[in-house]
Amino acid sequence: MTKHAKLAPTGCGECPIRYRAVCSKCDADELTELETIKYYRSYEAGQTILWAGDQMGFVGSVVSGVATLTQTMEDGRTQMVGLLLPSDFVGRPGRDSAAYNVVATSDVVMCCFRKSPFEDMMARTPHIAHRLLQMTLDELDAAREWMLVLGRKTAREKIASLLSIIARRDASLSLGVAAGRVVFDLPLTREAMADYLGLTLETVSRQISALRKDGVIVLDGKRHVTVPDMDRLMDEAGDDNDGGMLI
Amino acid sequence: MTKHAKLAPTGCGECPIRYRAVCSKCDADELTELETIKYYRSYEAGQTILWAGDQMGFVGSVVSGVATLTQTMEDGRTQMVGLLLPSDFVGRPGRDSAAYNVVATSDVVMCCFRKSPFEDMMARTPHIAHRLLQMTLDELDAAREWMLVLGRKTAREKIASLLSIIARRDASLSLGVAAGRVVFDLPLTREAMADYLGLTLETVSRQISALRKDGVIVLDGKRHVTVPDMDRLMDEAGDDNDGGMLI
DNA sequence: TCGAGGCCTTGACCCAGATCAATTAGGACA
DNA sequence: TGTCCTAATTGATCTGGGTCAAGGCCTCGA
Repeated sequence: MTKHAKLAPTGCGECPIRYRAVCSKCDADELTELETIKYYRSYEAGQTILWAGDQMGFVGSVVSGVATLTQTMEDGRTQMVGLLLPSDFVGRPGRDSAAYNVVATSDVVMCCFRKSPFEDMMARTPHIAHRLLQMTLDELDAAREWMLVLGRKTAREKIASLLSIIARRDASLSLGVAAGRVVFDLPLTREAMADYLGLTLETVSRQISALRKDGVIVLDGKRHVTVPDMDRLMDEAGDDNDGGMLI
Repeated sequence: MTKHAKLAPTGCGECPIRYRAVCSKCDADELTELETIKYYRSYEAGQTILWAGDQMGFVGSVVSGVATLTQTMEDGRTQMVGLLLPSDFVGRPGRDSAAYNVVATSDVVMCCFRKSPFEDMMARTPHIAHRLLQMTLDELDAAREWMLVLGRKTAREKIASLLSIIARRDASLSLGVAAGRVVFDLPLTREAMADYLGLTLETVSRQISALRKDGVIVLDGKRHVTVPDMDRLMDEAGDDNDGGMLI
């Protein structure tokens, strides 16, 4: 149960998501107030952070790791509806039960705020409310792009789309970029990718193999991916490739 | 070009969406200020309100009629990513070009606010910012439910889901409800439904016929629908039918 | 060193929904 | 009353991705 838990940041000053999370616009006083209602919490890979329908006593931000938001039908069909990366926000002010399952895909550290003090503070603090609006609008855009992927793309295009989303994100965090070449690790199992894309895991596996055979990606093991030519990958994804800049 | 345009409301006092739109929490003074930057505009059925990529000088609310938000790939595949009903908000503060095509599906009246004065006012007026956050969170929830439909439901379930969304909305506006019986007009062509659901129009047509043959719906003409048993329809949609109340 | 259990890959076959192609229904207008 | 036009239906056929099944390849623990 308790492995060596990743160290949580000790305060907002050293926080890795200080300038991207809900609190990014807060001034020193506001941060001080936030510190009084916040606490850190760690989850291991595979652990469920919240079950749909649960009462939730907190809202919060992902500090490190990756989590997923999923929806399930009675017969077990499941669809991922959100991919939570560091700085992403969990929970909805004004709602007290979780709408989706939230599952840690890797080890995750969350910065949690007790719900009702946070709501009070948000009502008084436009910096927080405004940033949350921005983030929610960004999520809505992402959800809409994803709807095009789910509704209209072929299996191969779906995989290429997912890879290019992950590649672009990692590139924006300035990991392995060099002359159009991008290197990253997949943070998802084949099954999770299938749930993301509305496919079966077999189809995911086949299409990844096909992209590898065609030289669009290079695999080292099952998770480590090199994209030799980002433009080629974007082409495969079927996206308007009109020079959408990294970042 | 100019048929007899539907009369726009003359002021916020008589506005049919006064208590549901972005302005719903505004007090009298705030409304007075809004009136100085707003104007009405009408569009005919079929007309494009905004093209993706266009500069947009306004944001605004749908007052009456139905419009769609769609995304298109170079080869013409299109996916609807939003269905705009009266009181829904169009445009994103802080962004100056449209991200999607916005098309009037029926005759539409919009209440438009000049963009930069609206942004200024929003920065000063928590009532507006807060309501916009609420509405955006609702849209995000709707988008996520839609993702489950697109990714994991069968064609028949997709159609049933769409019908029950429309039926529930109309029921909440208290049109023809009586003892589980709901009556409404489809605001979309078969093609628009296909774009909503990630299907072809032929499949839409076939599945509607199938639901009719099976007695799940009764059709009068091509657009007028009666649902004899709402629970039955919800079953067909594959949704958790644990008493989700109308509204 | 071996076995167990996850994860992943690959093959063979099948079917829901796409595609291609008529045909019909319902207005609008002359 | 016919004729044109667009939306919708229906049929025949094809195919991308699902389903079922059999291994392969790790890592971990004994």
